[in-house]
Order: sequence, then C-alpha cells, then structure tokens
Amino acid sequence: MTVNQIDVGTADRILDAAEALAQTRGFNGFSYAHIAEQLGITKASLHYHFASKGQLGEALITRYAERFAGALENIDEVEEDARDKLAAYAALYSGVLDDGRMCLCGMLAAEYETLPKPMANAIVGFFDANHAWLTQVLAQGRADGTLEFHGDPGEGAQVVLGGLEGALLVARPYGDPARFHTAARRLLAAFARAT
Amino acid sequence: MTVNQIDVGTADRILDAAEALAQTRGFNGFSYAHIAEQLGITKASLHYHFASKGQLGEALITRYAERFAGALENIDEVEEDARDKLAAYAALYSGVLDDGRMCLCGMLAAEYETLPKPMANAIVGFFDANHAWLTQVLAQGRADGTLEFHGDPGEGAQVVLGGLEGALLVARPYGDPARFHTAARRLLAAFARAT
DNA sequence: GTCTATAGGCAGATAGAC
DNA sequence: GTCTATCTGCCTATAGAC
Repeated sequence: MTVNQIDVGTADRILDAAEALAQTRGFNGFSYAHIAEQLGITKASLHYHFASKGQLGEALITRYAERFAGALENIDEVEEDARDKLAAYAALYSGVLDDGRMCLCGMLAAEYETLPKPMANAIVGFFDANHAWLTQVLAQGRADGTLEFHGDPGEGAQVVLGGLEGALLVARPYGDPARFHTAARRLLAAFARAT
Repeated sequence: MTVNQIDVGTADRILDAAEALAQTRGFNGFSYAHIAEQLGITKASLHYHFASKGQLGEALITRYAERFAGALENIDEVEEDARDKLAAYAALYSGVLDDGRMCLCGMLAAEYETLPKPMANAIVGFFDANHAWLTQVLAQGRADGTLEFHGDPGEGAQVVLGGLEGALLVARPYGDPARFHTAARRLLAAFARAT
C-alpha cells in the first residue's frame, strides 16, 4: 500500500524524533514525553519499540554511525582529489548545522560521563571510524601531492576531526552557520597545497 | 581567624562543586542533591545561596569567565612571543582536561538550547572575549614575524578557539590527555613561523 | 501495537522552626 | 544560615486491557 511512499515504520519515526532532540538538546535534555508529543502517541507505546532510554540511545548512535559511514563511502566514490574529499567531509558537518543541530556524537561526547557504557563505547567507535577515514585521506593527498602538511597524517586527522566538531560547538550558540563555514574553510586550507 | 587559610565561604564551595559537576556531567547532568551530598549540607540550604539553578548557572559562568580573563591578562604580562602566548593559552585548556573536565562554556554550548537566556548570553560573551584576545595575539604575531598564516586574524582566532574546544570534546571520551596535546600542538604549529 | 493507569523515584523549589 | 518537612511536577518504566 501507499506505493509511492516509503513506509518508514514507527521505530524509524521514533528514531528520527529522538535524533533531532538529542542533537539539539542533548541526551539528558529530552524525554519520552517530548518524542510522544511529536509523534502523537503515548509514552507507553515508545517503550514497546525501545524498552529503555539507554537502548534507544544505542540505536540512535548505531544508525547515525552507519549513515555516516555510508556518506564517507559515497565521498570516496564521487571525489578524486583529497582536497575535495575534505571539503565534502566538512559539508557533512555543515548539513547538520543547517538544522540547528550539533553532530550527534559530538553532543553525546560532552555528556559522556552520564551515559550508559554501551552508548559511551559506540561514541568512541564513531570517532575511531572518522579518524581512520581522515587519516587515509590525508595520507593519500600528501602522496599524490594535492595536500601539503607537516607531521603524522593521524595527528592531522585529529586536528580536522576536533576542529570541525569544535567549530560546530562554538558556532551553534551564535545561530550563525557562516561562523562554522569560515572556520572550516580556514582549517582545511592549512592542509591544502598552495596553488 | 584561621590565619593561614583562606575562608572561602559556603557560596564559593557551592560554586566549586557545581563547576566540577557541570564540567564533567553537563548542566542537565547534575542536581542540587549532588552538590548537597558533596558539601554535607541540605538542598534547602543551597537555595538560600542560589535561589534557582538558573541563577547558580549564571554565577558559574561569570566566575569562570572572570578567572579566564585574569589568566589571559597574566599571559600577556608573562609571555612576549606570540607563539608562547598561544602555547600558554592551550595549556589553560589542557589544565581542565587533567581533571577529566570539559571547558565549562564548551560544555554549556552543547546544551545551549535548554539553558535560560541569561546563561546563553553569558556563554556567547565568554567566546567573544576569547576570540578577541586570540585575534589580537595572532595579529601581533604576524606583525612581529613570529607567526605566519594566511587570511584574517579573526578567522584564525575562530580556528584556534574551535580547534581547542573540539580537541577537548573528542579527547575526553578516550580518557587520554595525550590525544588533546598532540592535536593542540599540531593545530598551533600551523600558525607558527617555520624556523 | 497502542492504549489507560499507575508505580516509584528524583527534580527544583518553598514554608517555617531553630 | 541551616535545618525538617513538604509540594508539585516530571522522569523512566511496568501492568494489563483492547
């Protein structure tokens, strides 16, 4: 039924709402009541799909990390030049800010100490995956001469990852996406070969 | 009395405890009950000193920002070379991480949307002060030849501020201060004149 | 799968005695 | 200034009917 429309299912709609709330208000900043109101169902129904808030949080990170990994694969397919790959990577961050959101795992990293262990581990896994991808891009770019920078590519990856997460973090209270864009552009320019 | 010992007063002890909690767990991650237990007094007593949690939060940011401003003044007095000023600035961040903390305002920036307006405004004020100081240091450094970088010093200041906040954010879940140090060193190296 | 109803706990906050 | 006692509200979670 509803042929021209994807039936996303209630679980996905719950995840969508929870994701938006977690990215704007933090994991400790929203409740089942917020989600229930947005979806027009009761809190009790939410527990049928996600027994506890911790399990909902785990599902949130898993789905986010998978989607992100898919986006990185896509960049590898579409972009050739390492500079373009980095720009596309930064555009992923820019996209979340357009909705007034923080990166999900950046937000959860702040709340790290209050989260259940499975969530905490998943967050580190997300950062590891990003770091590995960035390290490989930086190494490739230096090898083929499109990038130019000193030191270990792994350390450079830390600078890029932290720099973009931090640029999001600081830009959001200003309500000004341009603040992120300028910082991101300057940050990546430090790795690009002078033309 | 207690000549060789500074009497900090209950209000300060409350602020100390609340600050540590806010920097590790976030503003939505602690309660009056947490503070009361640490100090060995009741929740009701806390309300005598800070009527509401929002007012406590405001006092928290004000004190933090003043202390930070003092530290920046001190750097200006002690350090001559812009590269040393930047290193000393990064050391301020490093110091909070040693206690497993996030920068207070970086943490609060994540929770921005859930905070009372006065707190939100104070956070932006903190970032503005840091940005202004960094801009001036970068401009000075380029003028006297100790620093070398492209573009506007104000944009460079955004990269440094965001980069350090983000490096803290990402390093904390790893429980590894070294992760911050390497990222910070690499970040600042991009601004230092090659020797 | 969704509902009503409710449990049990913790949140921020207040009144009033000492 | 600090206490006991209490209020109201929201939180996560469960039981059981439909």
